[in-house]
Amino acid sequence: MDKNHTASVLIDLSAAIVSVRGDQPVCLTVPDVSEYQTPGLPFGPFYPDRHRTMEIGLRQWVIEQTALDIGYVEQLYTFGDRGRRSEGPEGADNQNEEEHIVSVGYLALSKQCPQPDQWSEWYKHFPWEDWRNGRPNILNQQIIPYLEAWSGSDEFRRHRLQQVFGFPDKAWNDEFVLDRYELMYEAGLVWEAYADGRQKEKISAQNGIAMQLDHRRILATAMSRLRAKLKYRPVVFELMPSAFTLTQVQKTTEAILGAILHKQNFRRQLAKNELVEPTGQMSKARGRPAELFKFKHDENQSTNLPGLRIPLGKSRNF
Amino acid sequence: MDKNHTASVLIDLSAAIVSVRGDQPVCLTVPDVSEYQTPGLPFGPFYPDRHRTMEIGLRQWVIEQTALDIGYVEQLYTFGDRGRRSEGPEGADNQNEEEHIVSVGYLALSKQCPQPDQWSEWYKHFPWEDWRNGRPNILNQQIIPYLEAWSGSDEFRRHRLQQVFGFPDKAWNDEFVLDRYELMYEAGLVWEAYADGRQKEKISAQNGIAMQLDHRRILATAMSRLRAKLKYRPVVFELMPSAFTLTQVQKTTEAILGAILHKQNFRRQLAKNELVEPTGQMSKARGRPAELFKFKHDENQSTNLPGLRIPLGKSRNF
DNA sequence: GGATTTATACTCAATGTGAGCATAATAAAG
DNA sequence: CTTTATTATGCTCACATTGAGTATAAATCC
Repeated sequence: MDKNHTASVLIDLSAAIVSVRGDQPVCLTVPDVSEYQTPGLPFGPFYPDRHRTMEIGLRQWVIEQTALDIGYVEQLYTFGDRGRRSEGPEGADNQNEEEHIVSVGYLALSKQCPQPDQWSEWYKHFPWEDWRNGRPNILNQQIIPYLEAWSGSDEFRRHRLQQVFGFPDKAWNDEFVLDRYELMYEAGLVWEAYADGRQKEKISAQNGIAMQLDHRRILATAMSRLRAKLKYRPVVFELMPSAFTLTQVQKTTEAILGAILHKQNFRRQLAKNELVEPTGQMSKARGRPAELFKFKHDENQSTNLPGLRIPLGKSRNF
Repeated sequence: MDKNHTASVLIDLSAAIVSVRGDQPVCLTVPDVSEYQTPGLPFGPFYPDRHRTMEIGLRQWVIEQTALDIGYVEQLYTFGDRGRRSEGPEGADNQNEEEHIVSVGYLALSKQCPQPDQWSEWYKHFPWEDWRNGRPNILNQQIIPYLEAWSGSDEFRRHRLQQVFGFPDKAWNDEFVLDRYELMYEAGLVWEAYADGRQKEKISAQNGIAMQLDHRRILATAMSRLRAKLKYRPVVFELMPSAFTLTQVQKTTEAILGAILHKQNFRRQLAKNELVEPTGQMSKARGRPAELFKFKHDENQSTNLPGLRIPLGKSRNF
């Protein structure tokens, strides 16, 4: 059947497997293979014969290939336009018979991250997203000037610039990671735009480390989703060990949000929502020892729990 | 290649195309074909050769087949386990060569809904989700007693019952449409569970009108997503005509949420967020005439706008 | 022992929210 | 033409939440 032939595709499951190492959110990557030395997200094919659902299929190859214990898994988005890669200037189309691929992106959270060299820090790929030490320099020094030139007098472009980058007079919104990346892609400000043939010349500035195919876009989607979810579901605890101090929870939250939070108010929220309970033990470190807590609903699904409202503060406009 | 053969699938794009008729949210359905007379959602294949992205493909066949103007489109979820249908007791497997289908669900919003017979009211499929006239009788008379018996002394089941149905002593959460449907499915309380072979006997009670395959699940996903989105993005206006009264906005919101809102507080939110602006004209109906408004950001994307916080009230526990 | 570091308790003003009363402007009823 | 029903809109007020800070406690480092 001709119809069936043109409609048949392969399914790739790509995963942004996220963990936190120290005070840096990290993401599992696979070694670079192309001439451009860009890392990529782990992915594997979905075999509908073997696995009843895609999530089962995903968990299967993650266990097989990484031996990781991923608890929380969430589907992000399905991209049907990965064909981009064949439009790029990098050479001939290598796929036989123009086999199409649909990629389903997943977000997974892992408490541990062994083998440090395989985990890549979020903010090396997105340096403009980490505001913990104030407004990142790269914004004023590179990104914003370029984007302003790009938008020119185009009313729509200027409006988007204001919406997603908060330039010139709106607040920065930490959830717009994907929107910002896509705007930069459109403006030819990231390497992937060059690889996909959207712009002819390789950009001079290094706006974060690029990734293979649309993997940086998937990571951006994961970051957006995780930052948003953190605010209404207690997913942080999927990244915490079984016992932790309240400061550790806060540091992990801050790492993901890329922003500093008010300590006392953060703890007030944790207390009000009754998400943690004391273990009785104390941590030993520098300074006054902190009480060790554990997540109250560890046995249950963390889905549909009250969630932790994050005290974001008012003056987020630097 | 054997590997490629088992991994190759067909992509179906299924759409929950939602509109509001009077005070009822409705959803475009296609006539029933099976012996069970169950309606289904419109769907069509995705041809990766023809359409660059899946959203383009979706818009294409919606335009071709329904001549509808859908503005807002959002991807919901990708289901790889539609194969359920072949497990059912309804007879032999009809698909030649066991061709697998992955279905990508979409939510679309339409301002108009012509041809009334093709649009099906949400709450005929989900009668327990409409709380505008108080707690629906079907809950206490059928669903809850059955679910309580089903959970028995199983701690996990009782916990889920409390979480998603608020029984016995938690508040009803209007966003848990999908969770409630899935719980009822698992408990064998909806017709689809019978069709899929999860339970042997056809259920006696009619817990809402069933749909084909997993379409009611997709509709539940759409309802959950829309109810949630309404609270932080101004998507209601995708369902409103170009000029409207504030009461019309409220009635539409209430229809989707399945709950009654406090009038004055609802308007306070609209005013504060500056989402509407007066047209100068007045509506003529019974009672005092209301001012006609229009959406302030009609030309722009309604994505990433401040959004309208909905005054939900406190005593939502009947 | 004093400086440093971290934890935790408590306060307070500003804002947001739920709930309600009061009043205005129209059409329909008598 | 007055009353009544109906819808729209203005306003208040108590209460909860939040942002931002001060004060104090308990440990380590030197």
